[in-house]
Amino acid sequence: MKNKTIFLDIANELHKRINEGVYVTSQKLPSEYDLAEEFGVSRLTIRKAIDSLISQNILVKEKGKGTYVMKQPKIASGLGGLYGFTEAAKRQGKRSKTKIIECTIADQMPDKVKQAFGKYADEKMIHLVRQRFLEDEPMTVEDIYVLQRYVSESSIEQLEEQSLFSEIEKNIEIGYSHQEVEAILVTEDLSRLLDVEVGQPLLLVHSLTYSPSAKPILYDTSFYRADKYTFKHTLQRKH
Amino acid sequence: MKNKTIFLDIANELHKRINEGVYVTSQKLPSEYDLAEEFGVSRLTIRKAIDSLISQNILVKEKGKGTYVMKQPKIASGLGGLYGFTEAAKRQGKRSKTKIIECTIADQMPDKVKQAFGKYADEKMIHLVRQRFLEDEPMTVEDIYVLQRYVSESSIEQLEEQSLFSEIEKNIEIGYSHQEVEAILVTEDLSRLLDVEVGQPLLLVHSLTYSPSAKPILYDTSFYRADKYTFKHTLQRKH
DNA sequence: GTTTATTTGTTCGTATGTATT
DNA sequence: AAATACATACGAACAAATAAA
Repeated sequence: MKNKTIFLDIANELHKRINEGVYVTSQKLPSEYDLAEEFGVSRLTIRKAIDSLISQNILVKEKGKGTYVMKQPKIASGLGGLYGFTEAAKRQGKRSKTKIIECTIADQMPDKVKQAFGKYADEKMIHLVRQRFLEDEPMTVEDIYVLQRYVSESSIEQLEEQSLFSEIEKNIEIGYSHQEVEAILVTEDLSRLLDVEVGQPLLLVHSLTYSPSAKPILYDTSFYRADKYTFKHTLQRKH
Repeated sequence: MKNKTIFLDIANELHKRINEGVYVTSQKLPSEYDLAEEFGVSRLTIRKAIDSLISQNILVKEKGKGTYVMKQPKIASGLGGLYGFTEAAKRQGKRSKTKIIECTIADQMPDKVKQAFGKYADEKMIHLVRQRFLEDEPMTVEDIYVLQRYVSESSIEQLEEQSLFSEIEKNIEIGYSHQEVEAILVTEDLSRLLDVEVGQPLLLVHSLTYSPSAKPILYDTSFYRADKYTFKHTLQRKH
């Protein structure tokens, strides 16, 4: 499974080495010159590979010193990157299950969603409400609006089994996602769907997912059980 | 205020033009070749300038077509990076205030903190509890353990006025921070400090802040009013 | 304390590939 | 089919920060 581009091949190889423990946390990587020689490419190509890993918070560089493996947060729950529920579950070796509560062509949608999609708001969209289970426990309820053009007919039928992200990526590459996390109290409806007592807190996450060229793909409003889920991420200091 | 680097100068100039309306939303910019000629630099330099604006979600590129100005509603608030409370407030043009509740040499600390600092856990640490106000409203309560070596004596006295981050950065550069966000219910103690009724939800954020070379600097457990605060961030899709 | 070697940061020029129009 | 525009890649050089001699 080779990429067309050398620098991505190298980024993958470096990433593999990090996961395999060849390069350990906080360890210095070989210098850019050494890596260039080892892979038989120019230094700029190595730099692009490293840049790609830095943007994924896997490496850190320090001018005059070297490139280091970033200390990774322990993965317990939560998302260590942009993954769908199914993918995140698989990475933790857990069984996930999905129950579709609603799946219709959206004839209208909240203003917040319309605003998010901008000029694409008039296109046909699928409104999807799903209940997600981890090890047979209800974990989250998703309310998703996704542009129909990115989801084929056959995909829709498989949404109880397949990852929505992987279905979408058959049609368009997923680039990034703006997320907003807040804390709310569980409502009556959600109390039933998530098996949580009224009065307990929930994590509410709004997210708008884009292609690499900033085309909006889907708007997701998800409710997570606060007792089972936390969100992990890494912020970079900007200077 | 000139930068040392050409590509940042150019990025700033392009950004200025966008703000001034020279390049309008959704308009195509001159090609990389044309810009290179105009600024009298190589195409690579233009690409670096454009990359920098893309990482700030200001521009978008499409292969074979061109570079476009991204439509920018850009809602206020939220963290576009790793900032302390004081800095984030300043960026929003709001008044912040700080009340120190505790400031001692820590003789013991929670296991979670010890574990986070690893081999540095035996060094002297300062335990700091602060109440933070925005426009005179209590917003968050912080519980911080910071390695004493990174905070000078004089700094400690100024913690009601100065940003902790900027004090620390006189001694060591801040690199990045692993954060974990969860939702909890307000306790009696916090109810008073945050002026929130019992039974309401709070955002609880644990964060461990590192130097660029992955040395742990401080461990922060912060409680945020859910009605006043949300967390915004951007996740990149990994391939 | 100064010099030297190492390592990342920036920039140039050039060439070729790939997607769009 | 041709022109345009971004994507990738190479080689080379010098600057700037760091660490070691």
